[in-house]
Amino acid sequence: MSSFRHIGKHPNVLQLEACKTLKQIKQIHTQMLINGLFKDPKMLGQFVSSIALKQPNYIDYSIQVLQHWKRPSLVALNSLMRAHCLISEPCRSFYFYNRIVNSDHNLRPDKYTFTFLIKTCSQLFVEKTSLAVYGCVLKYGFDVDPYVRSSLVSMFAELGLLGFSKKIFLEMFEPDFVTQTAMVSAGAKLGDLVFARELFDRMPTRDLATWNAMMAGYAECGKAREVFDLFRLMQFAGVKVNEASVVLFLSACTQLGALDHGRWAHDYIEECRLRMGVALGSALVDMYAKCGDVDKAMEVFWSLKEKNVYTWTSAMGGLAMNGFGNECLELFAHMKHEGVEPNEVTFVSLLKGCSVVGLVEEGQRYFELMRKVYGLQPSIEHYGCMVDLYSRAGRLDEAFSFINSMPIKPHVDAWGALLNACKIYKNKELGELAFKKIRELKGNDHGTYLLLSNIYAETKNWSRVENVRRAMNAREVSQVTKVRCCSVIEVNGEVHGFFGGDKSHPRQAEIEEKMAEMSQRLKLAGYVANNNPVLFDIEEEEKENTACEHSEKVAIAFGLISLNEGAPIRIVKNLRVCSDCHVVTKLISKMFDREIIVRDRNRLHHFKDGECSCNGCW
DNA sequence: TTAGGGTTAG
Repeated sequence: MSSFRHIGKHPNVLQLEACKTLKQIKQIHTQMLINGLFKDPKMLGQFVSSIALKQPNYIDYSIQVLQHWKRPSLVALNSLMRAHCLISEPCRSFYFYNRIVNSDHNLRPDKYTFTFLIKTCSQLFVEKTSLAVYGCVLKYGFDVDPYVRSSLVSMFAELGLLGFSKKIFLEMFEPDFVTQTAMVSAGAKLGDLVFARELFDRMPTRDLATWNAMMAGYAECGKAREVFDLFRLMQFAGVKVNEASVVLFLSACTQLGALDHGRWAHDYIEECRLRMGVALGSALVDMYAKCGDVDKAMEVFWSLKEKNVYTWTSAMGGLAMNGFGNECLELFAHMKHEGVEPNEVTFVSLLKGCSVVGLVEEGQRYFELMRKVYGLQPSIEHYGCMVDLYSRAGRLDEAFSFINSMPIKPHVDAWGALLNACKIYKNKELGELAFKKIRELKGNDHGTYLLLSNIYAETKNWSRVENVRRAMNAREVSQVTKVRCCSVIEVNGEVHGFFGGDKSHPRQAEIEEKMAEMSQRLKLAGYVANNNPVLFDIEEEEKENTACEHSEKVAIAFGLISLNEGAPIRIVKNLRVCSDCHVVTKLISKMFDREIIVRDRNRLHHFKDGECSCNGCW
């Protein structure tokens, strides 16, 4: 008998945990009833918590069982709260919390109750309730429990309340490494990377989750190089990486357009036989697509055994970014056929797909579909896509009336899309209006002034160009909001960044020599640099050195001198490609017989044989 | 018999 107690769980409970179907669970339940096991009230608690823990998808059955039980135990109710967090139905866990606090048999919430209740609040993203729960924690005195504190640190991080997380953490006497990891994650994700890194460096014990938390913070804040460094350090420290680490490594590759690093990660996944789950698969598809290798992205996509809405949306977004709008729409049809439910993000990708190939009517249809058929409320992002759709297609009046009919206040990007289109389609009146609206929303933004100036220049309205220029100088616009242009290129597994006007690269002399050759050959080909001093572009005011100054041109020159003959040049740029660079890159692709792939803020441009895949509309 | 930290798409 004593040995039986040591085994812990009753054999029927063990059987219960191994069940695959509801039918099997019911059979075991019946057997337990026949065996009279439920005469012991603890056994009913064990039944409920076992299902909650091991079979959360069949939680409703254990709730049915619970209904016949007048006095459920605290453990059973706690377990049910946990189960509902597990199956992402956190709302229902409040019901069990209420049963505990309003019970007629003197139940009192314990530290377990609060960890589950805190988890519930994290999932529901409810600030007021979370603060109320924190109040209850203090009232019941569970703020001394390390598990409860640890959960609170995470909950406040989830809500974006870093101050609360820090306060709770710093008040702890000796936080253990799990709580420290939660704090590293909170600090890093909410932008306090210095605090997070200091804590990370000071930690006497770290495990895989700690490393991943720090890397996730860097990835979230766009610090891709730091992700690479940490990944290397991690391997150097002998920590075995897992799927999450590689997902983060891949997201860094995607940010930088570092295809070689990404390919290495792909080989590494296969070598280490990491499980290709939905997160890893989606990250891989996203990486290949955003690095400009759509064929490989789709090859990986179709080879994946597990796909979810993230995977499909990544592939659709990748196709759209690379200009394959029709293929994006086809993939959406395929996804529906597979029974995968689209979400808001899927529709962003879909509308972008319509936009890149000018499918205005289809876009309108999908925009309606998302509301009427899928019950999804369009966000500012979808409205922005619609404005972009009309604008790119040259239907500026429709874009304008669409903005005016929006039920939510149009944001800067919506007006920005219209302003950009006004430049392409040389519409001065609407351009002025869009400019005015952007100024109201954003203040004196450098790029916006440049676009307006360009619209005047395109319509040969030189006096107005001068006015804009004067206004810019008077208001010191360029000093405040000018974003420094940067282009990144990966060569032999090393990532090189070039800033506009920066001449600090160790191979600067060779780069300049190649750029001189580029200029020479461009001239011979009949290209005249766009030296019009009044025509600005998005990144530089000074046009004298247009053909040489912009960062992507420097990156292209570097690519030409350092990559193998015939290897494609892949560049990622933080701003949009200006029209002059676009012309130059087309010519270079032909003259040097090189495929050049440039990812700008908006999309990918595949330059080959003097043509670009965007067909001049971006 | 129930606890806390780390992963993907805009």
